[in-house]
Parts: sequence; C-alpha cells; structure tokens
Amino acid sequence: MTDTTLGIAELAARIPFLLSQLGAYLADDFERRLAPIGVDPRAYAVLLALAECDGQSQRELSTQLGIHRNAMVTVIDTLEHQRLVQRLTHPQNRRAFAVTLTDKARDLLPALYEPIDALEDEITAGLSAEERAVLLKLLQRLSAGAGLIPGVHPRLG
Amino acid sequence: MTDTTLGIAELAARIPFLLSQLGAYLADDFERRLAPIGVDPRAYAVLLALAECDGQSQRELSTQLGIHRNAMVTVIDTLEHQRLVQRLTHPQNRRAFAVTLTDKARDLLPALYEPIDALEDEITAGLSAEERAVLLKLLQRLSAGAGLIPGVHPRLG
DNA sequence: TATTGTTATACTCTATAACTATA
DNA sequence: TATAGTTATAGAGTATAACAATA
Repeated sequence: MTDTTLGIAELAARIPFLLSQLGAYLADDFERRLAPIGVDPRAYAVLLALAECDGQSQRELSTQLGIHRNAMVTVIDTLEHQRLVQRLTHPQNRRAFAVTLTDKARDLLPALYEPIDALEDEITAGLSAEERAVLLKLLQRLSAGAGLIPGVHPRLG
Repeated sequence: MTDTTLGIAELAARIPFLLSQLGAYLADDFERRLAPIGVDPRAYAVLLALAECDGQSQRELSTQLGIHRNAMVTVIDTLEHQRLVQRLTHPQNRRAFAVTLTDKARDLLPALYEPIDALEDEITAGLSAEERAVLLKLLQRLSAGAGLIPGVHPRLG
C-alpha cells in the first residue's frame, strides 16, 4: 500500500515549496537590506526603471512594473519628498508628469545594486561557479515557461 | 568603463530575483488552487502537521509552524467551524486542547496533496527528469545553507 | 511566576470608487 | 468619451498588549 500521509517535512522535497520558501526568505532579506536607505521594493523598481529610461510618466511606470496607478502616486510622492525624483512637466502631454531622477538619486544608484549582489553571493555561497550557472539557466527557463515578465515582480501590483 | 546602470531587465539574470519572482508566483497560484476547498496556506500547514502527528496543542503547532499563538486561535476556530478539527481535552494539560482531525478532514487530505503535485508538474513541464532532480538538489542545498527549517514557510508567521 | 489560550485594539496595507484636468 | 493623476474610504490583514485559567 502507498503512504497517504504528506507531512510538513515532505514539503522540503517539493520544488514549488522550496521555490516559495526561498523566494519569501530572499524577498524579506532584500527588503531589510534596502530599508536603511529608505527605499522599499516598489520605490526600488521605479528607480531602476527610471535609471534605464528617465522621464517616464506615472502611467508608463505603472504599466511596465505592474503597479496600479493609484498606488504609484504614493510611491512617487515619497520619492519626491526624499528628493530622489522630480515631477517635471511632460513635453508631449500636459496631463502627465515626466518623472525624473535627481542627482541625489543617481548618486544613490550604486548603493541600490549592492543588496542584490550581496544576496546572490550569500545564497549561492555553497555552490560552485558551474552550479550557479546551471541554477541560473534552470530558473530562467522556469520563469519564462510560467509566462512571467522578465524583471517584473508579481508582488508589486 | 563599466556599465553602472542596472535595469529592470537585468533582474531577470539574478538568482535572488528569479527565486523571489517564481516563489511569489507559485505561492499565489498555490493559494488560488487551495481556495475552492476553503483552505488557506496556514490552515493547510496545520492540517498537514496534524496528519503527521494528531492531537497536538495549539502551542505545539505554533512553535512547529512559526505561526503566532494569537493567530493560531483564528486558524483553529475556522477549521473547527468547517468541522475539520475538534478541540478535545488534552490528556496531560488542562490548559491546552488536543487539536484533532475529524473524519471529514481525513477524507479531505488527498485533495490537499493535489495542488502541489499539479504545481510541480506545471512549473517543471519544460524540464527533463534529470534536470528536475538537479534543480531539486540545488534548491535543497540553498534552503539548508540559508538556515531555513525544512517544510516551514517563513510567511506563515 | 510561567504557560495556554483568548480577546481587544490599533496599525498597516490594499482595493475600489469617485473626482479634476486634460486629450 | 477616454486618459493621467489624485484623493477618500472601507476592508482585510497583522502586531501588540492585556486578560483568565491552569501549571
């Protein structure tokens, strides 16, 4: 007869559970490392999106990052109070703002890259360079296979 | 000179981001699959813990699963209303209850095992059996290396 | 005095709708 | 009529402290 009991310990041998467990742990750790800079994950995503393409409207940021436009207002408000972005007049659309990075934000960018580097080193500390490469490829295939948008985190929306 | 810009797209090549992205996606999917049965992740964890060792006290469940004792009250309340557990008198401690699975809960257990099987098949659909085995081993090593408790999800607490 | 379970409260977060000004 | 941004509000969820009964 088969064992019909799935215990808590057996979850540790299931890929979906391990991914969820590790993902939650890393997300919490990431948030903690970002907190001292005064940046939360949503603000982090906005700053990175602007570093890539500055002067986007709130609507463009909302669509790209999956953050609702209502929530985006608060994110930009906070970043503006922190003097990390400015709401400039949009060249093509008087309804919209061109959300623009300040010099202070550009100075801050290197510090934003540190947590993810540190996390990657820490979490893969027990792996060889080859194993890291294998893991990266497998995770990228899973992400693509699940239809997830590259670089867009489901929990931002 | 080095490229000082880390864009949103570059996150898709970072192991911590991919783990967090996949983990969040799978956790949401898992919750959705469980919802029609009327069970949320915390209730799921309690039912599995009781399937492994029935008659535990709320305190024992709290300690094992990382759920606060205050929150555990509501979880057990709901399960009791659903006639999935009973609060029986504890044989050794009159302060505590022996939380016990009902026959209805035991009938429900197989349905609780389905979502995680389905998720595992779905998420690893593009992988060979060998690749699945490699991925599983790597994830287990990451989880152990990070000091995570096997089978215990950080977000339950 | 510490433990088990419970309750109440305050706080955060989120989702929704409704509003303005522009297009 | 639709879009960009804003505001208000209600609901869910969470964290904390305080409480009664028992050890």
